[in-house]
Amino acid sequence: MIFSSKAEYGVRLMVELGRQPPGHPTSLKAVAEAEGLPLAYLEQVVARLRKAGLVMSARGAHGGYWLASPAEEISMDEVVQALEGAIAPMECFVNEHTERVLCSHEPDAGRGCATKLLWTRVQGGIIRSLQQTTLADLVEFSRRGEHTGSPVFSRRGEHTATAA
Amino acid sequence: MIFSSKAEYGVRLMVELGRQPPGHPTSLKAVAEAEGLPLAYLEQVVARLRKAGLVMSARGAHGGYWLASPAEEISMDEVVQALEGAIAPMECFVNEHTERVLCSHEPDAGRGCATKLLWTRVQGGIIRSLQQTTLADLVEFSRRGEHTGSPVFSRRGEHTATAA
DNA sequence: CTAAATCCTACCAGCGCGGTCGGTTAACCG
DNA sequence: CGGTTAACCGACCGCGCTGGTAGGATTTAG
Repeated sequence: MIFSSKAEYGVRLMVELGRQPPGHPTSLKAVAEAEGLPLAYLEQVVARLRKAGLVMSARGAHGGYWLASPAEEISMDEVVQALEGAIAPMECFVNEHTERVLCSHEPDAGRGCATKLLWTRVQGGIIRSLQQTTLADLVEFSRRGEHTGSPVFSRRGEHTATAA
Repeated sequence: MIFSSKAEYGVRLMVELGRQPPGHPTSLKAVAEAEGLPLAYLEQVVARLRKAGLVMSARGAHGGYWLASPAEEISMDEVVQALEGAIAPMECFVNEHTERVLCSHEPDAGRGCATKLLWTRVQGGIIRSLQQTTLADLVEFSRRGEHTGSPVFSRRGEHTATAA
């Protein structure tokens, strides 16, 4: 699996918050029951979203969480990044290396990793997909859930410039 | 990390085979030494590639492995698939579901997983990236690196330009 | 004050990953 | 033939991460 359940739960949480009318907070308990997820674990998940500034919170009775921005302005790139950490296809990619990565197995002979070319393309593909989807897309999708599976796929023109 | 080191090692192995002149097999030992990888582990990795029909083998003295097809005809999609199994962003995606996935946490209320829309897009992004890259691309990339005699990443990670 | 909620830290079982080991079979070479 | 090389196979194993729990401390509405 590419993404862990942190991402799954976190995205669901965000969608759930996006479905709520603005103005009052939603408690984690309500979300946990609606989605059938363990409350205690959700706490850890939402903490990441909060630290990333994607949701805001109020403590105490009648407290809860709400989106820090309108769903239209939240790219799923930010959400997944907050939940999973940096999108890195491979070890070499973890930190924003300035230059000269040397991914441990790299031979000190002339050439560098040829694989890096591949992982770079894949990383680009993933990030583009995430950036092109907003939370509002998912909220809308969840609203007309019981309809026939309409072709919701690439709503932004076409396959973009993914280098054919 | 999105891909395990199986993918890393396997892709390197394929590149190494692609660099060899055709006609005679290359032993795993040679590959292991060239790339600095554990031989015993490489055996497991190459077994997957063989079972997928991407490489062929000859046993006995002077045996070894070679590409089953010309590098130009091998899409990295096939390679990664053979090494990592199906490209599935999430549990729900593991098997070729006809319809109605019901990913365990899916609420039996009206709507289906909104997250599925997201994971589908991501999966598409990954697979497209992989399909658009052939083994020959990587082989050529690795050759460019050694001809100049200088590191491949000479221009501040600008190699993404070659990716497009 | 009390209940409801966020917040925080520590802890734990299971499992997949990366890797090793020992052995068997097959082919070439002298 | 007999030795050597190298593919093939399956069992095993430590470690770290994932998914999840436990228990408490803090904040706030009523």
